[in-house]
Amino acid sequence: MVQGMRTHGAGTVAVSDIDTTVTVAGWVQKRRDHGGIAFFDVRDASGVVQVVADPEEHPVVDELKMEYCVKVIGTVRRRPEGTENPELATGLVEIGADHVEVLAPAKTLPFMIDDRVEVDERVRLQHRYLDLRRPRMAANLRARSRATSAIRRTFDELGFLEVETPTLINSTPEGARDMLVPSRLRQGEFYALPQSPQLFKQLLMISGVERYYQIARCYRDEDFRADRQVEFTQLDMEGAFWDRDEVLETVEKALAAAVKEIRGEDVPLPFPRLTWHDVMNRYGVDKPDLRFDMEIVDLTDHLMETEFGVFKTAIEEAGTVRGINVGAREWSRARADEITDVAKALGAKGLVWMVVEGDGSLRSPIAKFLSETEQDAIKKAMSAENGDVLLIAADRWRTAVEVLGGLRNRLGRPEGHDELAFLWVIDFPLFEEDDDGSITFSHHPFTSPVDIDEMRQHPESAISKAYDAVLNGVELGSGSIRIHDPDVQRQVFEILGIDADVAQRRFGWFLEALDYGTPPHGGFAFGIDRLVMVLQGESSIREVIPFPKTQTGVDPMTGAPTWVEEGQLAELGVELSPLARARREESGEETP
RNA sequence: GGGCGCGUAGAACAGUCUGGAGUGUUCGCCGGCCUGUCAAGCCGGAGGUCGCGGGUUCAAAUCCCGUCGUGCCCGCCA
Repeated sequence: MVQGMRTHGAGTVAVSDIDTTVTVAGWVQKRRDHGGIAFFDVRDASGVVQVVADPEEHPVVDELKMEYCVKVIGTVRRRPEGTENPELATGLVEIGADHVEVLAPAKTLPFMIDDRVEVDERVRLQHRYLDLRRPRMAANLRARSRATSAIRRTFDELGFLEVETPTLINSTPEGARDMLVPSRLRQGEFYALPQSPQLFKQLLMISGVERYYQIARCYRDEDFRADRQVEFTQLDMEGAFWDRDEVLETVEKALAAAVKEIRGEDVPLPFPRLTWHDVMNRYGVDKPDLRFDMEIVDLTDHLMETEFGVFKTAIEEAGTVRGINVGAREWSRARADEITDVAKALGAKGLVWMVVEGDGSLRSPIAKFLSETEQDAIKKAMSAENGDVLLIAADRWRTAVEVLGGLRNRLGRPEGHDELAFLWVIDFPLFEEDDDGSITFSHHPFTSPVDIDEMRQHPESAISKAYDAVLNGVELGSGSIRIHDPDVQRQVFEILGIDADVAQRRFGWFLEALDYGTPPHGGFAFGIDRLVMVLQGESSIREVIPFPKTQTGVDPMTGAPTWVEEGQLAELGVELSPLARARREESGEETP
């Protein structure tokens, strides 16, 4: 650390400095004035140290308030016996002040710089520069920086080239909504901000780069969530002449390096690999949280002969009956109704619940419709013990597992992120069906199928070479082996119903590039924000983004987005709609 | 676009269900006291458009409607 006007970082003053004169500078965390003696804590980026002063000798101490920026010259000494503070890294020593100088006073704070105080997030964001002084936020910033540097180091050591790709590109309306930027020089035309460097990194493979990575800002203009902002940061990578396993192993190294750097833990490698079908069957989501079991059990085989109408119908309609054992827990009629409502919100028509009673019998509104044999089979299949609550859904396969997967997450998920459970989900379907029955890609349209003939004959069940990385139930990112054969690429567009003209217009430039000796290639991208969020035990990426936006896309500090002058709009060839003009007038902004 | 929650002093809250004077707590702020504290302590004080608008009522922080802000979620997010 370059100290500048200081000799020491506040948090680095140590027993070895006793009897030496030091200069520290930072912020007054707290003043404790006892009349004849006063203490104040000086905090800088390195930590905190206590300063002791006689207020008569140093009347300036009387002025010090929270978050004043100060410089202190003084002598380091051992704290008197019994007054050491084990909570503080510098708690064995203190600085006896020789000189105290206010570098800059601070107004009364909008909130206290203290991790123990929960402050409304809007107020925090309005004064983010103060919020970032809080130890937790400062730690998050540091962790993020260390994670990215560990990741960079990993890729550098593996011989990857860091290449920057443009952020003003053309819009491709598939997938997420693009963030658009109007062109002044070509009025009426728009750039888009990249949703990812996808096609550029593939072009870099065609360019002979072979090993590429980038820490890239990406933009998707969709609604916000705790784990989604319009702009976010991804580690983006791609390699030529390799297959899936090389990609996964490389990404694992980078993720493990970030974990090691932030938490000092060794992540066992390789990560478990589960197929998409497997995770859907067992956990009902494509990003399962493997920190807990509560697996979905298939009960269909045990109920083939059942007389219970709901189960019978589901099975007859080629559906399935599945259940989860959520363990022993409080179960009341009200609780059952609540959970049933959750299940319905997840798409279920209903939910069957059963509680295992002390005598081994099943308490359930539908118990009387099930034979002894069926009840026993259910208990056995679900390893049900005394007091356990069993939840059962009967529906088409996808709905049944997704409902139970949603309930599993809601009922079983541990708080915090003390333990880490990484996994790979592999063998995703190549396509999926939209609500309107049309077929769409499940990853992106440049993903390679595992088998081209299979893709042509049974597109609905074709497997792709796409894979996701999941950590504690959070989707960190995804990747795939790409299509490097222009014919295959054209066939995929065809299956997707994008006709040749359209494909040519949108992606012609890319399809042409594929025609010049494209090496087999594939890669991955994972969200730095989400990774650091989990590693820091946060539940929102806003806690690891220095200046995030609220759910409505607003930065409460700068006020962005804002109205711009009519002249700026005119230069861009942009006019506000009547609705937008009305909003602008309502906001009190002048409209010429 | 939709569902649910929240909005009371600079901050965090209680009060709202069951209407009755802006009633209270902690922190911060201001003044005073205090020589070993570290979420210091003690005494005193200031500080309020109960988000905003409308309605019901003799009376609204409280009930109703609308609206804005904010959070979580659904849709959306290849």
